[in-house]
Amino acid sequence: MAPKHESNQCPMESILGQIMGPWTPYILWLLSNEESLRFGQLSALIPDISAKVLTDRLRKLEASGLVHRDYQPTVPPTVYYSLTDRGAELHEVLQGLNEVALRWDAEDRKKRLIPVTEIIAAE
Amino acid sequence: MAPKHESNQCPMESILGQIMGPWTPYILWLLSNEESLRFGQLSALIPDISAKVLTDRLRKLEASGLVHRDYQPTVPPTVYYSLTDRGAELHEVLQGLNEVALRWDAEDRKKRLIPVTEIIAAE
DNA sequence: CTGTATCCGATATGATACTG
DNA sequence: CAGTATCATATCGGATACAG
Repeated sequence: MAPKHESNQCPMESILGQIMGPWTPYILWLLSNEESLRFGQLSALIPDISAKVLTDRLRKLEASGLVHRDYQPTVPPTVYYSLTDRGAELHEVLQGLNEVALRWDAEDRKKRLIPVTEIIAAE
Repeated sequence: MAPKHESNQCPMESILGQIMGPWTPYILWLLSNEESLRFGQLSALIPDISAKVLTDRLRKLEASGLVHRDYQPTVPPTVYYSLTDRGAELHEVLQGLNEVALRWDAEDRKKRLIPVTEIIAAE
């Protein structure tokens, strides 16, 4: 499958292409709080995600080396997901985004404006 | 239009929802280098983007307060786009992502691996 | 010049059912 | 438990034509 666009001299877009899917930053955040999480735990922590999409996200994160998948062929099988070093580093960088998001939100609410984090939802 | 997902306790996803579209980080980067850019200039600097998508991105960035649109009702009209303070701040934060992307890329190439920034393109 | 309107195909997501 | 398969739907991006 070819990407929707290429070669625009913007390396960060490649990274964003990997974290950009819905739920992905949240998955990274959840994994950053635990040594590891099993598929079912992630599924329970993100009630609105379907198994298919959760699988897609995890496979993509695994392919890009951000998440490690530890498959234990027990019966029934148990699978543990954890952040790789890169995954942890990416999560650290994303904290800057989170702080900005929270601060803007607070500013907007103080001014009784629609918070920037809700603008998309309000479209 | 409703968003694809909501309310997952992850503020940064709201921000990412705004910068996540293809081209958007690049647009922010272009605007960060200039006082302002006109629609046609942006269009020329991003040859592969269609007018429709460029308009969509700019409208979204404007709605979220990241970009300022200065419409001059001359004949023909001239429109200048520039970063707001928030847009500039977001761009700063994104530089961290860019640096990580470039470093990982260099590491992967040294090891003769497929660079992480090309994994999506290789799918 | 700076867009808008429209149609269309590609892609992504969601729901459901099913399996090793 | 941890997914996969399938189908239906929704959204997105691209191309073209056109307008104030």
